[in-house]
Amino acid sequence: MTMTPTPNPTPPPRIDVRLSSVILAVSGDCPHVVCVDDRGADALPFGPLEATADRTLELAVRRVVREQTGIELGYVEQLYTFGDLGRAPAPVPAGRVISIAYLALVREQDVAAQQSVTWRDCYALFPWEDWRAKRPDLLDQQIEPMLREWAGMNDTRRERTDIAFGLRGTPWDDSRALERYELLYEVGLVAEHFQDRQEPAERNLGRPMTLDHRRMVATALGRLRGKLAYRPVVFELVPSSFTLGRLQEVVEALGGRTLHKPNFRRLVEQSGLVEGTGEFETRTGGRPAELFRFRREVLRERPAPGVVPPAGR
Amino acid sequence: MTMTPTPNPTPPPRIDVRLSSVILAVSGDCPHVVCVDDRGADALPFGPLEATADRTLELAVRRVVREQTGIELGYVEQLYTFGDLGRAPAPVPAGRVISIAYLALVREQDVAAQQSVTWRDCYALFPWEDWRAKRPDLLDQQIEPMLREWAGMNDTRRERTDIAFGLRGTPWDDSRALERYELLYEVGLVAEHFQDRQEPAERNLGRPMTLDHRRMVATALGRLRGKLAYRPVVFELVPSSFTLGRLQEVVEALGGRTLHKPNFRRLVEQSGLVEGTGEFETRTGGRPAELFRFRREVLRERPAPGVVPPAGR
DNA sequence: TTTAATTATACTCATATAGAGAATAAATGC
DNA sequence: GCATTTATTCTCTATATGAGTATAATTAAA
Repeated sequence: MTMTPTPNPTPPPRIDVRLSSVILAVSGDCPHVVCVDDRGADALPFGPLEATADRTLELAVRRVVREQTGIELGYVEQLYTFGDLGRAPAPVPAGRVISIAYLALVREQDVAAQQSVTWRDCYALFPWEDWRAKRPDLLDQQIEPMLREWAGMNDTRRERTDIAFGLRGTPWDDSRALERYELLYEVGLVAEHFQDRQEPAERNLGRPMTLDHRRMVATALGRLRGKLAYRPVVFELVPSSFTLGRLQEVVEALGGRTLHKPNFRRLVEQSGLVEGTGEFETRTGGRPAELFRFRREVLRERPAPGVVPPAGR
Repeated sequence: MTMTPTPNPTPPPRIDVRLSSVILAVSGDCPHVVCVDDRGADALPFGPLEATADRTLELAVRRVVREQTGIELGYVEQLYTFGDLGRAPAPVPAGRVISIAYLALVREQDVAAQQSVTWRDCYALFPWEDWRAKRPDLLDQQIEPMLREWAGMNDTRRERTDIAFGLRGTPWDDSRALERYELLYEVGLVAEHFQDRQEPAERNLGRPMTLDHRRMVATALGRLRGKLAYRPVVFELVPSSFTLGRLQEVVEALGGRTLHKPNFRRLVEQSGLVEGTGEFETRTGGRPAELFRFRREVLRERPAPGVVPPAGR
């Protein structure tokens, strides 16, 4: 409480540490992410890390999210720590912002409707990531031509664009969502490229967010897609009892790709991930589907229980 | 330069942000990690993050490592951000320390001998992780009995110990190195458990390090082991030209497991990861081995080019 | 100079997994 | 009762994996 002069003649520029969360749920057939309002723009829930308040970072994240949105998180994992300079428009806070980003998975139905939070469709943010209906048109029409122009004859750039966007014979890899977003940022196809330079947005693919928040969502999406293959994370997104059809729909929503139904069933059943409950769901139309539950014991049985086959070698 | 009174009546406790690096190489048949001396104890190279000095965190890491050890890093990836309270002995800096940890892979022969750095054998740190010769005795003799006692009839604890250490029929999973170290810390089998409580170490498995640095190495080892299956990271650890025997030796060193030689060869060759150079190495004893090089183009051909088969489902 | 030891490389075979499609089952709406 | 819808089961093929065995090209020893 005393007003002391700083002992330090040149107080160093501040480093702000904040916690940001990508809170994901699948409702219907779309993955959604929680956004809060930041002066009219979409932002992820975030708050400052306090020096002594929480024993672990994860507890701090839970508190920040609870306080800002009222949501009580279940599954939480650390995603990545961002701290580049120049990823914020000019009236930057003096010094540097470090954002420790977390991924949280929730069941949308479990989350009570909250004050001032919006669920935003992930594929509104990244329309080029949803291949379920078909390969998105904007890849051929807008993205590829620009990428090719940008890469030119530069081998490093060509390799990057080929691998990220599956060009020239390279297969499309779901889990490279971050690489794709970063490339679009560099090339100048997303609004944040211009925001950060305080220029009017010439091109504007997908719905933008404040600062580097869309980058964090891209990180989350890529990480989650990769993880589906070797950890039973989908079960964090469905109720305790579900049909295999629903499980598949959720996996497809996350992966942005459709799967062969009989093969999905075979994989999930024979991997020991689920067991039938003997109960059935009577939905409109069609044969009733059996309800299944997640078998936690599978964790003891197999080292890498996933719900999609690992990407081909 | 002016001495101004702090505008803030209660200056908040500080948060220190530092960058730590797990620098890994394989020499002979052992993975080694770079340590610096911290008052007689082993520490990872680390330094403070400066607010405005480096554009990206990765550049900051490279600078910190260069300044502290003289090593010029090649492959670098962000590992994890640590910030728990109470993972440091009592004269803690007022407030909180956030460590952003990075994993760097180097070819030991490329690294000029540096002032005051020590290469430490990873399996001196984690003797329970090396299964190459045989399942380590200390698992049966010391670890399992203590874990069983600690878990007792508690289902959550039993599940954790079973999965981490492959107990009661669960298979041993290489990549759970962090979970194992964390469990040993909780149970009180490693020296850091006692250091952090300022008690004399009753039990002391493996070589300890300062603060939570051994935890960071465990994180690195686990992450790297997992990554071998789907990214061609081993090639960061061998010279540009190598025999398949050497490649296998490096993979085995990292994984802590031996592999079937003909199968390893088949996997690596048919995955398109390498191509023969037509040159041969004449080593002492045995038939001369062909020298191979890494085929960078493989990145364009397959989504997940790894050097060990993914863990069974 | 054969012989043994050593390391590299090639081949074999059973089994598991993945991808794709066809066939059957159990409901609903007309 | 019949078309429609969704669930579930089956089949077939190609490829990947795990575990052996056999052969090749060296060096060191007898």
